[in-house]
Amino acid sequence: MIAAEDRWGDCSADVARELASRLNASGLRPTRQRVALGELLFGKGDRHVTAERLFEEATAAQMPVSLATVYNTLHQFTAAGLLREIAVDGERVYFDTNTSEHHHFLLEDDEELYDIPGSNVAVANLPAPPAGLRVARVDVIVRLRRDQA
Amino acid sequence: MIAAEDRWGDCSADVARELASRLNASGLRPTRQRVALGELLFGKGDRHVTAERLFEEATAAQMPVSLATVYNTLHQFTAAGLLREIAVDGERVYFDTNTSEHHHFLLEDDEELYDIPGSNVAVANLPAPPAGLRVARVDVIVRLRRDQA
DNA sequence: ATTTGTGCAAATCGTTTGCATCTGA
DNA sequence: TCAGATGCAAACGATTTGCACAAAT
Repeated sequence: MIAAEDRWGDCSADVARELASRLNASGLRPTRQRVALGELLFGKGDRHVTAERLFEEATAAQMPVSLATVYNTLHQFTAAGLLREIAVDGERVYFDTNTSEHHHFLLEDDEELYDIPGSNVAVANLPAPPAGLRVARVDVIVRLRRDQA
Repeated sequence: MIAAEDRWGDCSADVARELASRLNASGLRPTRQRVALGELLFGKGDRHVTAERLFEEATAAQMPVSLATVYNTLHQFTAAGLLREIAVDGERVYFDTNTSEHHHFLLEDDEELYDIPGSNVAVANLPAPPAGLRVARVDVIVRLRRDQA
């Protein structure tokens, strides 16, 4: 169900190569900042980042990028199918490096998102959409709270 | 599954009475603006409103309320269990007058929310939450797009 | 009389945009 | 070369906040 070939490995050379070809395919030049951000995003497994956090990471990693470019890049990557956008609350938007069909745990206390493991979660008894409409996507967010005990 | 007695009827006298008692129960004074907003919200079946839209409605209906009060009221009602908050995209927050367990269709084209009818929609194969955490709520949003045909 | 709520306008926060400057093919 | 990218700072839209005034109990 989850396409393994759709993810990024751990080898950063592979990451860079794959990224460059994906960017080219979308008509996006593999510029310094796009490649740098791509490495942060895809360099170490699945991630859920906000623009602000990615910006901090880039800055900390001596990759000078402007916040505007981080936003641009995240949106361009999303349009290119490299990222998936997730709105969890009215505040911030998360970008998920795992673009395959899957759902999320939201840790309400620290506003952190996690993929739901063993991704065979399914939505049952979904009525057919009204005429003229098709299902674009189904988002399931399981909100978790600390056990008060 | 859906508790019918948990909703508001059509009779505005009942609505007002019920609202007043619910407000009292939450330690909220039934002020002019809270009652007025409550009537708009609960007067005609289940609704999904944004603060901005409710503000416009109140203004149009000759109920002078400030936007700040609309926000305050929506949050207080939510805390009192009269409303449920739904974040659908990173932009706006919707408040749902139906507080029972149910899920939503999101019409992406016009950013409108609808309850999924025949609400026996269920999420299957959900793994147990990590230790120390409990499921606070499960949100399912089915994104619908116009059929391109 | 005291407490609680309201309204306004200014402040905040995440995000976007305009525009001059740079850069990669 | 020159379309396309970047960076900065100003603009934005939704939401919140501070504080003086008004209304409920």
